Amino acid sequence: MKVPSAAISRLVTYLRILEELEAKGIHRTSSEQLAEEAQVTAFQVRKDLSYFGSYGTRGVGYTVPVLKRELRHILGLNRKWGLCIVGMGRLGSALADYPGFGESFELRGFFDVDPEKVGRPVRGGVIEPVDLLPQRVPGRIEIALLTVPREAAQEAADLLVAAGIKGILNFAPVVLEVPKEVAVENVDFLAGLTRLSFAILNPKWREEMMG
Amino acid sequence: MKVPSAAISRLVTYLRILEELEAKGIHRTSSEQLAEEAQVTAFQVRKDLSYFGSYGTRGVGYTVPVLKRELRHILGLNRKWGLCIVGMGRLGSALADYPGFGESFELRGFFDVDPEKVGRPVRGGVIEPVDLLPQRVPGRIEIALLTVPREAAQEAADLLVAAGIKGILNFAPVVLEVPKEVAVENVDFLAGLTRLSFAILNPKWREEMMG
DNA sequence: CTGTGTGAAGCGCTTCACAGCG
DNA sequence: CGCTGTGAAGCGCTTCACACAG
Repeated sequence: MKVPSAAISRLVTYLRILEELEAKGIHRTSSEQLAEEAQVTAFQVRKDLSYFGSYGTRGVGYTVPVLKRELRHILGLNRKWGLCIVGMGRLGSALADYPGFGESFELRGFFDVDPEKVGRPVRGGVIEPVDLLPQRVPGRIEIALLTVPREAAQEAADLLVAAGIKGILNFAPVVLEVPKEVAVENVDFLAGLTRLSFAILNPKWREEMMG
Repeated sequence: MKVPSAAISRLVTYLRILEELEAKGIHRTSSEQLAEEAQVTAFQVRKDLSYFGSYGTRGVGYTVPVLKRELRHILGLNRKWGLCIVGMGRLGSALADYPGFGESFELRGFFDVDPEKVGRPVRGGVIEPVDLLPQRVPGRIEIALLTVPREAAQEAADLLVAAGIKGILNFAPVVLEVPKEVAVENVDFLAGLTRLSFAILNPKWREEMMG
């Protein structure tokens, strides 16, 4: 069966909702309730889950902790993943301070080319030169947060790929070229801003979009 | 004609590529070249553009400055948009320092509920209490960067909507409820991280995704 | 009788082949 | 003759209706 990749990102949302329900002490839920919280249809929720298995009880619904565990399993969040930050400028430093990576992700490396920055302590470690990537990545770090300037992004990505990285969260406004085994997700702020097209798009075309 | 919203985000990429070409002194380009840089097909490039008009010359290609101007026009980037940051924690402060908003976006407001933070100067202004949103937004601020904790996000969004905001870049891991006229784009880090599903997804399902 | 799980229909985005214009 | 612009085909995601299990 072919799984739509959009379904995966919705799974993440469902998982978050389940965690909120659990925190509220709610033990049982339904596709209807999950749908409302996630702002999708109940059909969509059930279909998304059905790609991976049957986790509910007909006539009853879903047990919150059970579905939560299954989703964590599916999403690969039942283990710890190592992260590193490449580029310790403003954004990289802010991310190093970010407390919200959760229990499935751990910052394990901080890299920069600038000798001025190398050696500086950051929360959870010390900034190291990018030359050390090949020693630091294998077996320890799976995902990189790439927060270097646009011009340096492709070169840094090449280093990461050579070091054996599995995925890159790219904050730079470029389309990176990497082997297809390496996953890249673009999270550029400006791209995000302009994805707010409904708000800023030339009015001449706005209604055609909305239609 | 109905415009796929995915086409819009690609337009942003094409625009960035055109700016790079212009910086390199290249005056003429083709759907082929744009496609290669954007990592899509030339068919896709031409179709995306065709939703909005005809900007090239058959048998020749596209003139870089012309297409650039047209794309800026379509995307509504030929004017200045006012931004504000709501929630001046680590992420909000990092964004306030972010130099890359370009000429179409200008930070015009910084808000927080914490009286400790109110009054503190930041690059380009001073932190104000959220109560002032209704006075500050109308006619000056169209888009908000929402960087408050998850629990506070919906309430802050309600304030912004009441103040007349047009779009919200939501950095909190929640699905916001807003009127449909207000555009919301979710840019939560963890959502981004887990969108790297190809890298972390349970191997049991990975190949079904890739297929 | 209730709410899940799913094959099939519907629909929108992408791909394509080629018409059209310079 | 070259490259754009586009109607139509192809394909994948979403929606739906209903069978089915509890």
